[in-house]
Amino acid sequence: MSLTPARKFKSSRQRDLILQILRSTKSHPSAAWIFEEARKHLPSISLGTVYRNLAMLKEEGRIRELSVGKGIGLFDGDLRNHDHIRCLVCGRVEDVPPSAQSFSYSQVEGAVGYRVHWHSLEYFGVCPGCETAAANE
Amino acid sequence: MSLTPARKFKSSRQRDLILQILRSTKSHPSAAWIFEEARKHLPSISLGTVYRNLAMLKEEGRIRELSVGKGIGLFDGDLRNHDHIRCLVCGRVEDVPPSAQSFSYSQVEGAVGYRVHWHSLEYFGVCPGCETAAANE
DNA sequence: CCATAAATTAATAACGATTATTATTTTTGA
DNA sequence: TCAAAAATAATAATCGTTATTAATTTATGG
Ligand SMILES: [Mn+2]
Ligand SMILES: [Mn+2]
Ligand SMILES: [Zn+2]
Ligand SMILES: [Zn+2]
Repeated sequence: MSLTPARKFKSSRQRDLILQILRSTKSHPSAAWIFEEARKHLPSISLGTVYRNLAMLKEEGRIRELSVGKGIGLFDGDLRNHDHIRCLVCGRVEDVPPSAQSFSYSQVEGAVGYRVHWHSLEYFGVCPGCETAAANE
Repeated sequence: MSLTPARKFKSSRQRDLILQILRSTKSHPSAAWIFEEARKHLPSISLGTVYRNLAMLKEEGRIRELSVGKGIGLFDGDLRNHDHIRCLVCGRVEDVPPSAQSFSYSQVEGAVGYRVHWHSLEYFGVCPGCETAAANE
């Protein structure tokens, strides 16, 4: 999965807190949101520390960063295999059960010559709330 | 596909050129790269104009913007249905023939309640060049 | 054609998310 | 307990992108 040999990190109160926050939500928060949550418990924490620790946790494979869209970075504490859908109107991101069919990496490898490590499947649509709002407009 | 009613744009030399540049490459260039190409033909063009026209062309559905990764915006003049793969080492993006399997939007809609409009499938791996370089290191 | 209104442009400033810098504090392990 | 290494808070810097505005270009219809 990772392309570089493992690094060993010193533990820190800040990183433990960030991981706990990410694990305790079903949403896919941004660094700014995590920062606001974190300072409720560690008022002196800084935004730079949040970014740095998110990168470390990602490197350790303890969290994931979504590759949905081109906007701000969104993080996911749920390591189970699943896909995502984003609402084109309000931007909300939700989990989607992983697609049943298996992806043929070897077929892709044969077609393009790359060694395939993983894939990302994202859906784009309109959430129930925005669908209703559009109907009532 | 689009969620807002069509707008009508006045034509412009700049937008025609940008579209031509995008159609004449098999790569997936950034706004900055397109800007450099464009100023070879229209030396007075500005980067802001490139960004604005890329947004317009996207809105018209005459080009696509990749949703690969969270980095800078990459554009694609090829409207045919296809997927993409990105090299985890050098960042190169290439086309992948569309996956044979059909995605069941109705199944996703049933699971999450969203109305699904489209999806994006991206692979991540290592390109032949980087694979060779790693072997020789 | 020409006049007029509307859209587009070039130049540049502003913005926002992220990363880098640095002096200080915390962690680790001998 | 102590010194080296790593992490932190504060803050500056970076970078891709968007907004602003006066000047230019385009559409159109008389
Ligand atoms: Mn998720
Ligand atoms: Mn493509
Ligand atoms: Zn919505
Ligand atoms: Zn490569």
